[in-house]
Amino acid sequence: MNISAASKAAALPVKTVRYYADIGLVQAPSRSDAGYRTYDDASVRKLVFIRRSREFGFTIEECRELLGLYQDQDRTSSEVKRIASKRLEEIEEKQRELQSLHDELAHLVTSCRGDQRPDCPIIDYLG
Amino acid sequence: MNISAASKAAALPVKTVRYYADIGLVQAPSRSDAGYRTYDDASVRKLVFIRRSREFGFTIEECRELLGLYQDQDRTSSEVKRIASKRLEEIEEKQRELQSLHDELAHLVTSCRGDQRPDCPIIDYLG
DNA sequence: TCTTGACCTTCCAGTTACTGGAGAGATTAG
DNA sequence: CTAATCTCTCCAGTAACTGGAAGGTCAAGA
Repeated sequence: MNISAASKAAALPVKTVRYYADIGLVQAPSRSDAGYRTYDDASVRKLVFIRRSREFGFTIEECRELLGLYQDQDRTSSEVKRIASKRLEEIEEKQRELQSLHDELAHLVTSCRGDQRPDCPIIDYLG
Repeated sequence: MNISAASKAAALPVKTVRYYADIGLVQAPSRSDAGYRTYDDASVRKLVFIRRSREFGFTIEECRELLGLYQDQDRTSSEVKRIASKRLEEIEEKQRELQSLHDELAHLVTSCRGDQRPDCPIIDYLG
C-alpha cells in the first residue's frame, strides 16, 4: 500500500500520516525502491487507533502512551483507565467553562437590541 | 505607568501587553527617555477590554473588531451583536461536540474495570 | 559612590498538531 | 511517449502567546 491508500484506509490526510512517522508516533514505514513509503494492514490499524484517540481529544503524547498500551499484551486496564479518566475530567472542566461562558454571553446577546443605535450592553460589559 | 504597573492593572502578563502592541492590537505606547513603554488609564482600559473579550474566546482578530466598535461612537449595536452571536454559536457547537465525547468516553471509562488485567473496553473501542 | 536587585529592552526560539506549497523524481494510463 | 497523478523532501506558516538570553536603567541602601 502506498501512502495515499493507507491514508484513505485510515481516514487521515497523507500529510498527517507522514507527520506521525516523522515524530515517531508510529514506526517509520518501509520504503519501495523508489523511496515510497509502503504500509501494511497492521500500520493502518495503528493509524486508525491514533485517529480515534485524537478524536477523543487525547494529545499526541497521550496517543503515544495509549498506542503503547494497545500493543502491550501485559498492560493493565488500570493504566488505560487512568489516562481516559484524566481526559474525561478535562472534558468536564471544559464543559463547565463553556457553560458559564455560554450563559453570560447568551444573556448579553439577548439583551442587545441589535439595531442602528450605538448603545450596546455587550460593549458596556466588556469595557 | 511602566509596563508592569499597566500589566497588573489590566491583569495581563507583561509579555502579553507587549505582544498586543507588537501586533498592532493596541496602539504602540509612548516611550520614556530610556525607551521604557509608558501607559495611561485609557490604554489600560483597552487592555482590560481585550482581556475580557479574550476570556469569552473571541480571537485576536475579533478583538480587533470589537475594540474598533468600542472606540467608535457611531457604531451600531447590530454589528456588535453579529460578532457576539457568531461566538455564541461556536460555543454551542463546541458544547454539543463535548457532550457527545463526554457521553461516549464516560461510558467507556465506566465499563472499564481498571484492574491488573489487560482486557479493556477502552482499548477495544479505539483499536 | 558603589553596588545590588528589580525593572526594562530587543530578539530569537519553542509550544501544538498539523497544513500548504515549491521543486523535483516516479509511476501509470492511454 | 507523454500527460496526469503520485510521491518525495524541505521550508514556512498557523494562534496566541511564553521562555529565555544578553544587555541597558533605575532606585535604595551601605
